[in-house]
Amino acid sequence: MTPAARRPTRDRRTAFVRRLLRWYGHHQRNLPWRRTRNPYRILVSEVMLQQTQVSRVIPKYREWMRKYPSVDALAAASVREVRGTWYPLGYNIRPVRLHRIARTAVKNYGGRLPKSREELLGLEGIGRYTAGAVMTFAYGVPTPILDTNIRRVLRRVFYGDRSTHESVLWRLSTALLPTDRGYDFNQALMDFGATICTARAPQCKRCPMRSFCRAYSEDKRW
DNA sequence: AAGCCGGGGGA
DNA sequence: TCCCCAGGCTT
Repeated sequence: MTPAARRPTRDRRTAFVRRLLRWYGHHQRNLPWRRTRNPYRILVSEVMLQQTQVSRVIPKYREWMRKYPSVDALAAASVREVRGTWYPLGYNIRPVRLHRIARTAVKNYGGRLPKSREELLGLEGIGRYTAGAVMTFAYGVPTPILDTNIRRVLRRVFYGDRSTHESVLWRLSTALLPTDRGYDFNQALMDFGATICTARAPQCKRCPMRSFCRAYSEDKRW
């Protein structure tokens, strides 16, 4: 096992968390779905955001909420109409599954979304990421998540941007998560990946992790 | 672990 | 053109 593949030291992890939360305090993005804890709204935003950029989701999220402001409203609509509203976000199975989830919620959960991670995972269209996001952002239960942004950030900072098994990154995401600030931490990780530790041309000059980032120390081109 | 599922925006 | 994007599901 190479040194870089070892579990990051505690010092490194705590420094990362502290600096990330401080950075987030000043640079967080202002996004519509951060102004609510309504599970339905959170779920819709997370499903829309699956493999889809924030900038494209924002206007569609607003339109969707005007048309389908609640689980009941969505369940009452036809699949055909719902699919039409979705266009052109892509991955068009997503609105169908969302619609099915709404009808299931009305039928089995009294119009509410399930509250446990396991139940959420049982719904088609909700995987490990989305279940964790709903738990953290809607129910306030700190739950680790791993998306494109977080995957890239953790890889670079702790493993020098080399290929890293998913299971390792999930464990790290779990180990880092501060239980008293789960919401901010998970949001911060994604903001950080989307604006500083970007896929192309990362903003290392403005990065608070630069002093201990493995990718930066191993390749100073950035 | 890999392939597939859309569609738009940026370099 | 190619790459990337707040993933999930099936093989």
